[in-house]
Amino acid sequence: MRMSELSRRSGVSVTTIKYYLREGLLPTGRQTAATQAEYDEQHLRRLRLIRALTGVRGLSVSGTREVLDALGEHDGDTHRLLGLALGTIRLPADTARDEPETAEVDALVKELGWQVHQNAPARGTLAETITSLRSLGVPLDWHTLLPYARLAERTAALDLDQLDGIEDPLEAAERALLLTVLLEPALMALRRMAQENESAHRHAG
Amino acid sequence: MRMSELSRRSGVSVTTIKYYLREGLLPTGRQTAATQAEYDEQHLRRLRLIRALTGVRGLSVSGTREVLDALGEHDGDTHRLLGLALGTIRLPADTARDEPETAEVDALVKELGWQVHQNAPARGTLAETITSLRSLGVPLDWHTLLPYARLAERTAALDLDQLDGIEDPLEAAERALLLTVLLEPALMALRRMAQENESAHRHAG
DNA sequence: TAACATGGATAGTAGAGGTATCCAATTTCT
DNA sequence: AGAAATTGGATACCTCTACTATCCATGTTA
Repeated sequence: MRMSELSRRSGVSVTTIKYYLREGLLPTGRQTAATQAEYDEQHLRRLRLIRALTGVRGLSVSGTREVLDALGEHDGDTHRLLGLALGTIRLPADTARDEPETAEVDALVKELGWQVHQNAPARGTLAETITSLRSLGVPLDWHTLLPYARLAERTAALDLDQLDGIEDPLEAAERALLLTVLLEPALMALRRMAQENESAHRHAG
Repeated sequence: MRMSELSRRSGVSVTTIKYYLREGLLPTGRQTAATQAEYDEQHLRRLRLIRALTGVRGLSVSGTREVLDALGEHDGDTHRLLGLALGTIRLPADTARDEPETAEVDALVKELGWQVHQNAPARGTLAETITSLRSLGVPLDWHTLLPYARLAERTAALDLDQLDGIEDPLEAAERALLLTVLLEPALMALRRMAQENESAHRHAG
């Protein structure tokens, strides 16, 4: 299909598609002539993925590129994709270095008995959150986070269950990415609703 | 204290503090003369809160203002703050209207037996996530989300436990806000780490 | 009282995420 | 076949956000 058809079927304007091509989010089409190119269903799928990551999840264009690159470089080992490639997704928090609370995070991970890469960005996010909340007077330490971590364990188990039965490793990798990244706003939305409900129940009694 | 001291103690530049004053994120100081004003610990605390919301959580300035306004208007009823004020925090997803999947969300909430306001933005976020994932070929429905929702219930219970024993309602409200909003990146980080760990275990066997 | 600091107002800046325009090559219509 | 429309690529421009810099009249301090 041509770019205009790609635009029509994806709902993304031609100029924006050109922008994504420039930014390396979308691979170039197959050139059929000097000024003509052909796109296929893969491009359409990729475009929908881009819109989901930037729109629903609110990822930046550069963040989206990192995710998509990780998906492309993935070597057939879904475990590595989950552990490393998804680790490249920077949460908004992930700019600070030399967080003083890394010891706290180490203690938590040790207590949980988790195997987590030492350089995982998630560690930094966690450390920074602890620092922030403490500076605001919330007495948070790894003991407080432990029950949350146990629930996260069970959430992760659900996530991986969704990947069972997918035989194509590339498809499994993409599914893993979709579930990990796109489900985040949904899980937080569920938490909000659960808080409202729980709060109503506690105040009713 | 003067603005320069506020700046020094908060680590936020004087010009940025002026910007926050202009944007209505920070209340003005007590005027002591025509060109002189006095700030106190409340201002410092507010400033730290602003930096936590914009920095750690990645909230926009207008989003932060909405949150802070909700905190200010809160009438002593923490339940309402949790249910309504926190509902004003727009997740990045929250722009679309007329989502076709609201019926799906209604079914989920009904099955859970939750009391959730019909206009809660979280409903829209959830609906949009379902729509997005389906358009990408992930067969997601409310049955899939049910176990996630059960875990969200328990997370919410932990959240509300943290508020027990705080007698000052304003402090409880602020604590609720901090835990709900600032813990989000941390919970997602825990999920990432748990996924890595779970994936390692499943592939080892 | 001279030097410096302060608060408020206004204008400017950098980066993100697009959008508009131009152009030559190519396709479609008749 | 030839005119008209479309296409892909390059470049310039635009809008919004979150600051940042400068100016200035008024205060404070040595």
